[in-house]
Amino acid sequence: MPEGMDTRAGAGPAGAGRNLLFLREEELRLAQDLLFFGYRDFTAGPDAILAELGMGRAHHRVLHFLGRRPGLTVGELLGILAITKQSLSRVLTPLMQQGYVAQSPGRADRRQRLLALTPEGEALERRLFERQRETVTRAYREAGPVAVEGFRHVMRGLMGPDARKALERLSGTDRPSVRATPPADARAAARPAARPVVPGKTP
Amino acid sequence: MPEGMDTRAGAGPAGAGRNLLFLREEELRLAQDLLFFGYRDFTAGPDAILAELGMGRAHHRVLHFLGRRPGLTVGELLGILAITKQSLSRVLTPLMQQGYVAQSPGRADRRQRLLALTPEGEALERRLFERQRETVTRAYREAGPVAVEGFRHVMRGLMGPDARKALERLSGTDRPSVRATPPADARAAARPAARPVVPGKTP
DNA sequence: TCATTGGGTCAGCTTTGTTGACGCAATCAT
DNA sequence: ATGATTGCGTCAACAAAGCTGACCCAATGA
Repeated sequence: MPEGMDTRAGAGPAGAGRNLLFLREEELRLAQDLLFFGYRDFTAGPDAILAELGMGRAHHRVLHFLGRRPGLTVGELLGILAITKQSLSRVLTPLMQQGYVAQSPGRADRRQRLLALTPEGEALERRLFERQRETVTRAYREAGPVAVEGFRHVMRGLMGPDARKALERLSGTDRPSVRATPPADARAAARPAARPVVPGKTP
Repeated sequence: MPEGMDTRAGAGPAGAGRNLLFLREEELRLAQDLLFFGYRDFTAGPDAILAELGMGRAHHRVLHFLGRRPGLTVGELLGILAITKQSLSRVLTPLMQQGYVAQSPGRADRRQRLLALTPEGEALERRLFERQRETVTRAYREAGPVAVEGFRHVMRGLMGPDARKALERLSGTDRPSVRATPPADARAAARPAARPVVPGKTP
């Protein structure tokens, strides 16, 4: 992995070992930069739209995940976002009051609330998505399919076990809103995450 | 690969072209997920350390960029972070008071403040870096050199022109803390960015 | 029947961003 | 040399989105 990839920074004075060490470190610092700038600009588009509507990034996340998985319960959503009930509430309640998100009682367990986008919610989510799509599509096209594959691989690698599981459930093949195998282990897996495992602050 | 995955909310019926379209969309939505989870876990490590010290992510960013480019002026730093003077101030002032960052008057222009890490600042930045290094190194190793190259390419592609320029200046070949070609065009380029071009909120 | 679970809510605190308005010193242009 | 501009600092007030702790209700399930 070391040799070819680099070319980076001139490194200046150096013995061989020093150089290797330096290159690796520079590589990692570059990764930090890339994630900072990249993520920032990735979110900039939707942020602008949201601001006009008096919403923020947190609203977008809810819309996004409900768009991906209509029928998520409140608890599952909490597990995905890894925030507290109260934090979610402050964003979810307005979204429901303004008619972007609708609730329905769970069929298996009537304590649960199944969340889904209303047509207005879908429209807004769509709009935010399209804006972000421009950014990502451009990046993907500039980079090419092989790079995209690599990008995915690395991003997945940055994630901890919980996030990987959450991602699996989100992008898994079993598309149905309320999956065929709904509670069995899915609930068991989601439950511990309800009180976020990683206390994480997430810009 | 097409048929199983659909079921999407409104999607409903589908012809061939529709399906292609869907695949692209699923790819992009996956990218959104990856960036959300990936970035979150990427920052989780340092966040934990910082919390113990009563600091936040904003402090880390300052330490990081000063670590990369000792001798940055306040204005340049503002341009990189794309936040307001006041926001930076609230984080920079404590960092100086607690002895992590030192100022020195600019030599060419004595109005400027050249910022640099003190030894304590370097130590802290190092600690944060090492923590993050674990995360990134693991991801890089799991993914392999080709993927890393792709990752970089895509991340760069997500960035707007301003961020690309900032990144160039940061990772550029001219390593010296206070570069040999300091003011000439560097200042000219940095200046317009001083009042952030993108109003951006940046988690 | 009664403890547990899923969900909601009140109240208060923190971090990190934002505006707007000034003040001071150094630089630059007329 | 004077006056405008620029680089930096600071006061004040506000907003978004996290957090904790304390309670409450209704549905489940042992």
